[in-house]
Amino acid sequence: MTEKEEYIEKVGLFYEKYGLSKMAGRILGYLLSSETAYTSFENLRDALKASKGSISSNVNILLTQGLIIKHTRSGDRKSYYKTSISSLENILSAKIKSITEFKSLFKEANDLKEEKESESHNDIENIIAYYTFLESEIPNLKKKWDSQKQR
Amino acid sequence: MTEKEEYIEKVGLFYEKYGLSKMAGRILGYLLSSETAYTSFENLRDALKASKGSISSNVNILLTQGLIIKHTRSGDRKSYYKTSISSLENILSAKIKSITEFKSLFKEANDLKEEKESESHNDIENIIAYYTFLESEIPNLKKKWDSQKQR
DNA sequence: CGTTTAGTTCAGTACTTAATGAACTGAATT
DNA sequence: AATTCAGTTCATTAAGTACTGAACTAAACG
Repeated sequence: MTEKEEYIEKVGLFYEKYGLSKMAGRILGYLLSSETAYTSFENLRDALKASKGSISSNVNILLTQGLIIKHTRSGDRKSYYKTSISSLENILSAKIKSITEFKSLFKEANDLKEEKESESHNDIENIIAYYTFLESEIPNLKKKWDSQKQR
Repeated sequence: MTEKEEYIEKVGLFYEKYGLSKMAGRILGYLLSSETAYTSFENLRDALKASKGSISSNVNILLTQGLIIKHTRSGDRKSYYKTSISSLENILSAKIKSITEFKSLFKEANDLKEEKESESHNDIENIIAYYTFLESEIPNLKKKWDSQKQR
């Protein structure tokens, strides 16, 4: 197993751990470590030794998630793919989205409670406030980074 | 299905989506929406209509992840559980940890590349720098929140 | 316009993961 | 010391998910 193949497998397992399919992770790993700008469908199939069906469905999962970009040109029936740099930059924003979901679950729990002055009610109220604060602060971080990079 | 049961199921599905088991999510949902401070094992079993084995293993998963706390007292063989407020407050930090993992995968991809001056190499270099910046900034947010709360 | 080629869809299968239920451990009760 | 009860462990079963391969669709080629 080459170093690159080991790397691809590692990204596969990383992805699997986070609830996505291993094959989707492998594709991402291949594209991340690829020297060439664009990689063809056929290329992925050969490199990852997977069926057309599996490549097809997993490429489409990655496209839906915005993690990769598809490129085509007229006069060529093949499709080419590469990682989407901007989406990789926005992974944190995606994480924040899950915090928003968490926050609304907490809110809902508190709304269900009869006793609004209980200790647990107040504790959760506190966490909701903290997450609201975080949500308002995260965009500022991105701004700070962009201006810092400008210079 | 009562409102509370619907809520518990929703947390279960949320958890499943994020790669944990549905039952673990249900337990967390039950504890989050519980009026009482502590909930017994038996109570969970009755409310969630699950086997002892399933409750046992899922409670232990949540304990390992630090999302819930176990409480016992001598002279009582039962165990009681409640959500861990501090760990819920630290969910963002946990998310950041996954960003660190992502960053090291990017680093590794770039290290594997022969051509260090390519466009994709520079793009990923950029993202690594951004994530490094984020990691250094996140702790400041927590500090800012704590001092803001103090007043 | 028939053939070739690229990618999709989907049924079948293999694999993985979670839940059950029963046997077991160990602590509390009598 | 024997019994009862709370929770764990683990083999079996059930459910869910991903991969393959073959049939299909659609676009390019000659």
